[in-house]
Amino acid sequence: MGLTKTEIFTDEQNQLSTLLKAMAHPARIAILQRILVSNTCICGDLVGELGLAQPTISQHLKELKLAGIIQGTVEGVSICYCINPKTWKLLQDQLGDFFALYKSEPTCC
Amino acid sequence: MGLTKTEIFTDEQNQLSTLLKAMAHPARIAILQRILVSNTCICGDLVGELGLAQPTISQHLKELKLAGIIQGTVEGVSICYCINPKTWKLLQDQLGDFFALYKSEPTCC
DNA sequence: ATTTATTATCGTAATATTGCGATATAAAAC
DNA sequence: GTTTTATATCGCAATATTACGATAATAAAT
Repeated sequence: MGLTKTEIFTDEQNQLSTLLKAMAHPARIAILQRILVSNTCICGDLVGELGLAQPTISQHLKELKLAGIIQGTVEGVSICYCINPKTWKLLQDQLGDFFALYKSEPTCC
Repeated sequence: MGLTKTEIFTDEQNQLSTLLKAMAHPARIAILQRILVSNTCICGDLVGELGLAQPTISQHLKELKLAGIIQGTVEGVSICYCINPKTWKLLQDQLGDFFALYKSEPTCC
């Protein structure tokens, strides 16, 4: 095995877990924070700022892009990565639904 | 390799990514939804409801517990798992901070 | 004490992730 | 056309994850 049984779960459950998985790495959190803060992003900057090699960062960006969380457009020599507003809203909504299920402190344990 | 370079990142980045990682599986999303909805949870119920074997579910519960997202108390023969309010609030706050960084549609791409 | 019911752990196979050096690609600068 | 600059891809080694059968552990019920 070693592969998730996605067919057992709902599309929403699979989608949310895929998005969370894409974010579930400190480097990718850092990259997203960087993009969010500066509303623009170039991969080269990250290579200097985070302590990871260029191929590693490129790979993390690729994963975020594959999940649809960021999008990249060619900008001369470099590439401008930024948030994909559609996916970002989707994620925010799905997390909102998820957290809305919580009704304060549980009474059982 | 194959292991994350946590020492490069801030405690917050590591903590958030750890929590997200614990949630980043459709089975664990489903388990959490089930716990959130019914405010109580017994592992046995899940074995019937999700289409996964008992050891697999037990392992997923263990991971959620290890991350501090749920807590379990012995309840006779079975175990009552429920949300850990402290961690839940922490996660909610950290995600709140994270999403607060986003300033509507980006203007660059 | 033995059976029954519920959850946990062990061991293992298949697959995925992380990180990086080496190398490729692409476009601007000279 | 060659060099420079920026990013992507390949290939690999180390480690992690996913799933489950077999088995252990625990506590109530008989």
